[in-house]
Amino acid sequence: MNCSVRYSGRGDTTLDKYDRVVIIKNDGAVSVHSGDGIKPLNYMGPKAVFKDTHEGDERVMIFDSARENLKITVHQLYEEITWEVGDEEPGLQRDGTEADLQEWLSQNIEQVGNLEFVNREHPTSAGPVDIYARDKETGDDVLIEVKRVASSSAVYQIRRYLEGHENSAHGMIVALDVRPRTRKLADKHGITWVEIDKPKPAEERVETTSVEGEC
Amino acid sequence: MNCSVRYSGRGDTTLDKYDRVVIIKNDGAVSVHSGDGIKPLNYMGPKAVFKDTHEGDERVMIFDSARENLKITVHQLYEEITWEVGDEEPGLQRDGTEADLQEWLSQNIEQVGNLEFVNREHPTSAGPVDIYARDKETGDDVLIEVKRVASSSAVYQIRRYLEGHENSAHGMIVALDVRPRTRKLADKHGITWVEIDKPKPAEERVETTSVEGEC
DNA sequence: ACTTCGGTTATGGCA
DNA sequence: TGCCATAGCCGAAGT
Repeated sequence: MNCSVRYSGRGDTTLDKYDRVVIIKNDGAVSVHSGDGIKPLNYMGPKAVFKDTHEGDERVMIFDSARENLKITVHQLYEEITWEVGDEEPGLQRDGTEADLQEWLSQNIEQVGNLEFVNREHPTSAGPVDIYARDKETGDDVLIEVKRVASSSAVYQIRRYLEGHENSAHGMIVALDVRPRTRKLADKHGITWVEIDKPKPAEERVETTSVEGEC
Repeated sequence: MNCSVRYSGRGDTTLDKYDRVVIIKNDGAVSVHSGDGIKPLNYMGPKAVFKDTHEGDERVMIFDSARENLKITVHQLYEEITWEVGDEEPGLQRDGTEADLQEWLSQNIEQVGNLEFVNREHPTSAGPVDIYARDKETGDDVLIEVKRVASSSAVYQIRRYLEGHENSAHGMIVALDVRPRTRKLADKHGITWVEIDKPKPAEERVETTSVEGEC
C-alpha cells in the first residue's frame, strides 16, 4: 500500500508517503515494512487494539495500546491478502546459547584452569555472576563471565561482579570468541580471558582445545 | 507456506515444520515470520545470496552470506506474491532521540543546575561522555550522561567516564525517566540524577538561552 | 573490517 | 509489574 505513518509512545516517529507492506498478525502485532532490510520501519506490539476509520476519503488504521499509538494513513491500497497461520507454532530452537555454554562449563571447569566449580548464577550485590569457582592451588575465588562473543562490556560486567562479591576474587572471561580489543582491555584490568571451542552436543563430545590470555 | 528452517552462523537454530510467511526483499534480506509477534523467527541480512534448489521433490531455498547460511525447506507453498516497492523510501524520522536531548541540554544546561556548558561528546579514556560541564560555584568538572530512560547501566557508564576523565569530576544523569532502582544506585555512588520533561521540537520552542564560553 | 552505541530495541526469566 | 541480561539482536556512524 501507499501510506504515511505516525507513531507516538516510547518515542515519536514520522514516515512520509511511500509504498510499503503492512503486516497485521493474529495477536494484534503490526509492522510496516519497506522494500529493504530486516527490521520494520514502524511496528506495534501484540496488545494493540485495531480501529479501522476514515479521515475524509482516506482510510486510516489506528492501533492503540496502553501508552502508545500508531496511525497509518492509507493513500492507496494495492492488494490485501489474509492467511490463516494457526497458533501452534513449535517455536525456534536455539543451540549453543550462552546458557548452554554456561551449563557445559560448569561440568568442564578444568578446561579453563585448575579450578573447582562452586556455583552457577551466583548472587553478588551487583547481580548474579555466571560462574563462581575456586582456584585449586591458591584457594582464591574466581568469578567467570561466560559469553559467546566477548566484547568490552564483558570486562565491565565482570568488574562489577568482582566489586559486589563478598570476598576479593579473580575475574575471568570464557567465550567462543574474545574480540581483539576486549583482550587488551581485559589484560589492562587484570582479567583473564579464555577462548574455547564450541562444545559439541553431549553425545558427540571427544576433546576440546583452548587458547588462553594472561595479563 | 509450510516449511522447516535451519540456520547456522552466528548461532545455530532449528525451526520445525509449520505454517509461516516468508518475505524476501529487494536487497536480499529474508525473514521468516510466524503468526505472532514483531520479530521474525529466522532471517538473513541484505547481503544474502539466494539459491533456489531441490532436495528430492521438495523445494529448498538456500541463502548464503559470508559466515552464515539459512536453509528453508518448503513442504507446501500456499501462495506466492511479488510486489514492486521501489528504492526511494524517504526513511523514518525519529523525534526526541537521545541525540536530540543531548542537543537540547547543551543549549539549556541551566535547567539541571548552576552549570556552564563546556563540551559535547567529550573524550575520556573510557570513551566519549555525552556532556562535559562546569559547576559555576565550585568550578568543578561535571560529567553528564543523557538518556531517554536511565537504568542501572547509566550509573556504571558514568562511573567509567569519571574514572577516565582527566580531572576529578562529579557525575550526573539527566533523563526523561530515571527508573526507581537507578535512583537508589545513583545515590549510593554519589551520582546526581535529574528528570526533565520532554523538550518540545525546535520550531515550537519560543526561546532558548545560550551560554557562551569566554577565553 | 572492527568497535561502539542507540533503539519505540524485543524477548524471556525471575523477584 | 519492574528489573536484568541475552540476542544469530539490527543498523548507523566513526576509525
